[in-house]
Amino acid sequence: MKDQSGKKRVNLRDVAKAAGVSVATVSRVLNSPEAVTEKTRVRVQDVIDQLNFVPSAAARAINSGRTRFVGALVPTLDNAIFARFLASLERALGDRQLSLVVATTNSKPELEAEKAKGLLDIGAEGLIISGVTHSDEFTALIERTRVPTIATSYFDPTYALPTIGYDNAAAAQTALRHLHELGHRRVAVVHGPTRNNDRTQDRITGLTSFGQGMDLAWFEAPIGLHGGAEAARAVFTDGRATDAILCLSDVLAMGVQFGLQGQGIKVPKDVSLMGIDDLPGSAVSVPSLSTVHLPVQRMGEQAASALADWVEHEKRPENQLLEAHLIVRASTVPNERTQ
Amino acid sequence: MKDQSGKKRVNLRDVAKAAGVSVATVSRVLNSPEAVTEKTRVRVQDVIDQLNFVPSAAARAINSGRTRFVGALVPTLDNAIFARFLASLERALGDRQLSLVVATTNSKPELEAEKAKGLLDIGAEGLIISGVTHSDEFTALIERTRVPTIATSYFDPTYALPTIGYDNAAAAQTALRHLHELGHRRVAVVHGPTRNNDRTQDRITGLTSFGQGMDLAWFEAPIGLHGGAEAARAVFTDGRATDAILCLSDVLAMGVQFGLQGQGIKVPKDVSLMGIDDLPGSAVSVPSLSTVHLPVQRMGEQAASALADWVEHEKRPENQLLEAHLIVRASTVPNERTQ
DNA sequence: ATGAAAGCGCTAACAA
DNA sequence: TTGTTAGCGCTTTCAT
Repeated sequence: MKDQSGKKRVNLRDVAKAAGVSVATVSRVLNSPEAVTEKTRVRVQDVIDQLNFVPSAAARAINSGRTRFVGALVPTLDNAIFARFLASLERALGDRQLSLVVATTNSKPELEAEKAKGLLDIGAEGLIISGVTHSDEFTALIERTRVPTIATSYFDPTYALPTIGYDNAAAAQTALRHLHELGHRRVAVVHGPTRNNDRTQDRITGLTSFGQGMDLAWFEAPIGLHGGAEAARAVFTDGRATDAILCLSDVLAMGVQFGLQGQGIKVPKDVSLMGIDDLPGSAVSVPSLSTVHLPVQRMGEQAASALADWVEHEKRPENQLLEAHLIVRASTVPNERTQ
Repeated sequence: MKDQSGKKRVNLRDVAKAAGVSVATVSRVLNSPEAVTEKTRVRVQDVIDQLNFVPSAAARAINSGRTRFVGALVPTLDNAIFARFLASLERALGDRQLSLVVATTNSKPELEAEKAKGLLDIGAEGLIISGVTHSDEFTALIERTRVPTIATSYFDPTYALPTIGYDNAAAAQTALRHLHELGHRRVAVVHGPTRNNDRTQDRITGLTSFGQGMDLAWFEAPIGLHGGAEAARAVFTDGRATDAILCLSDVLAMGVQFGLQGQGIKVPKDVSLMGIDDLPGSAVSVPSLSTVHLPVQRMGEQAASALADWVEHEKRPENQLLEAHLIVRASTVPNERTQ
């Protein structure tokens, strides 16, 4: 005996009827079982199982005002760093019975605003976004709807929304300091597009204000192995001497590594190379990549629990600064000239 | 002015009142504008814009039975091949006004069943899954609920559910044939876990039945650069001669490449290397990776439109075989011994 | 072309 | 503890 084929979905009333109780009682065993006698609770639960009853989320939402899902707006899924963040976020939200709807923005503010509106229209109870630079339209939307929204990958206690992330400028400086300590002075910095990307901008600012007599040259490239490989070529075609290459993301660094290999330039013998992110693959590449670890996994967990609290208990979360730390591997060595 | 701050969301009744019409009329301008006089339609629409009214998705769902979202169950987000698929899927679904809820299963059938149930409970109108091997519980769930479900990354017209994907066995054979034609006979095959992964199993079967006097040795490794690097070590520690290494996924191949570099073994001079997937990075690695292109982007588009049609017009889609094709790059060269 | 009114499946007062 | 009942915001007959 399965359930009635051909007929429509079982509802509360069906269960109530079959169990010989009122709909309210059924609703109770669902939402506050402690308010129901052990005896009836068991009986009703039996019927529920029997009939394979599943409460309609829509009907629930319409009454409780809760849809139990939140949206995440990320620039892309094509960068492993976001994929890792989302995986962790999804897991942590799931623990709190929240679903995750993912939307990608391609780092386009208009697209972000549009997708955010779409998410809100379909009932997202909260939003996770990247960084603090957004279109006016988007900002107005968040302000107007007052939807719980957390900005990630960025830390800025002065921002209008709570931020949970790391200090991008400091992370970049950590990397540069490492190179400085190794005696490198002439550093090529390879970074992704700065337009609409405050994380990258911040890292650049951090580098610029580092001082210490560093001689920096800048190269912008599209994020991805390909972009990195191109950049590697650019670095060594303008004929300038370079002690080290600092990539503002690990994918870029791996791309640069490939680009250098293609030119017969050896890392770390001819040039030191480092990244920022610490992707799983970075430890495996040859040579293994020195980098700055960005705690995206923890960021996912923290953002999930903060957003859940906000959504459920109206508890606006505190800003959270997550520590990024240096990871020294094989791609960076002391500068021989300065030994 | 903006909308009323402090008060709750604007609803149909508010609009009706403000426009001096009935709620039915407002509903009409929303859902069948042609059934309303130009004049009233304009007036109502004005009020809607003015009040910034957005129909409640939940209330809509409760009436129409449509939630306008579907779920995708993927093994992981950590493999770029799935991230690419999802990105394409999300885009294509968005074009059809459908949202995407992503759930990861870690290739665990129990988790898949659990998450699928969760998705259905919250109202998913359709499901995208990977492969055709699933737990009985999952299968029963799909059968019972009759929820439109499409299996991807796999092609099998005999399967109970429509499949949209490629022929994994053939793809693997395409790769092996390429190696064979280059004169390689002793081939080490590096693959991911076969447990609960029919795509991998199929590829292995394809290889096994290839014949042609190929001498195959098998190495299982966890998917990822790290797994590949480990496998590279294993391949050359058992002292057996190897002409080429065939990896059943590109990440594994790149990992192997790193592993070989670590051992001072040169690709393609000492050994040819090839993958399957064709990730964006595969063209950039040094040497660039010969592989078999898997059309995941098109798969995302096709799956999206097929699922949308099924969900909206009850049109069960046909099975679709997408072509995988060989991409020859620098990592494979003729076997010198057999020249 | 428009409106009145009956639900959709559920939750939450309020009563008993 | 349990039941009755009034909505939630919308769609959809059925009248007019």
